[in-house]
Amino acid sequence: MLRSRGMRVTQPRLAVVAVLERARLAGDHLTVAEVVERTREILGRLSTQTVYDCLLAMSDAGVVRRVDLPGSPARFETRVGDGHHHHVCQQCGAVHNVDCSNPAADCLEPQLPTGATIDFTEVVYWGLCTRCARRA
Amino acid sequence: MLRSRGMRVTQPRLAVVAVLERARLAGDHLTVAEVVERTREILGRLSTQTVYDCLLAMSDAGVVRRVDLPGSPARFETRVGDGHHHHVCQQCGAVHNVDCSNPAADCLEPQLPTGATIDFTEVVYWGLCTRCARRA
DNA sequence: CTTTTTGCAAATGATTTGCATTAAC
DNA sequence: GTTAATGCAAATCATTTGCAAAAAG
Repeated sequence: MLRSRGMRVTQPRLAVVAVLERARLAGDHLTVAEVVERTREILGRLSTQTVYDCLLAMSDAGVVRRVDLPGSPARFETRVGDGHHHHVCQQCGAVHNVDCSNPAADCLEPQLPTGATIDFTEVVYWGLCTRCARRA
Repeated sequence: MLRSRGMRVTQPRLAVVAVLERARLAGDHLTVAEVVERTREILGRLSTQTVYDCLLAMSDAGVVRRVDLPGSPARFETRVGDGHHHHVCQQCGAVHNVDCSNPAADCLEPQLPTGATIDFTEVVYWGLCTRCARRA
């Protein structure tokens, strides 16, 4: 996965990918701090900056996707290329994946400035997660 | 506009609103630093923290809308309540308003977790602005 | 005259940068 | 052996916090 993209295969990179893959199964979107924490459980020692480097390199290579949500540091996930969106709980901050029947978001019929182009569309749904909605 | 929302009317607040209203006509989305700069042209002296305070208070009161876009500090605009979206140029970073025929984004048919709710939807279109697209 | 807002300083927190050391190829 | 990745320290940038002084109602 890394080598095929012309990236050197290093212990930190392998471990970071492993951590993100494991989080993917749980539906988690990890912050850099969380990735550092979990990767250290695998490797022992590891610098925060190396994790930044890994995530940056892998974002550029399209191996991971960076998700920026206001109010929290950047999060990373290995689900890439499927154009899925995110639901953020306004109460507890939980982030969940949202699949769309119409992932292109073309149905929104955006009235763009003449000549402007769209590469991709990011949609964030703000509301309450299952748990917080139940309590409200 | 401020008093009707139970907010005290102060010189800094009036000036900040004036700056944002002027920017609105030009379609600009100003960062805090830009608001500070332009408000100082009106008031002379003004602290950065006061502008933060003003913008926070007005965001809470629903007078202004805060727009968070990855890669740049928070931006503010007085267009609120109309659920419009934004187009961000990947080349030059320019932000433009995008009206939608279907502003609710309901047509996306999001597959939410059971019981989760949506308060509002934010859509960001990433691509090239008119000028950058022409040059490409 | 009471409460909110302002201004200043300092703290915080995420992220970036520079450079020597180390590891991958 | 070259080149790229790592580790560490320091810098940067946006934003928040605490508190005394000033202004609004």
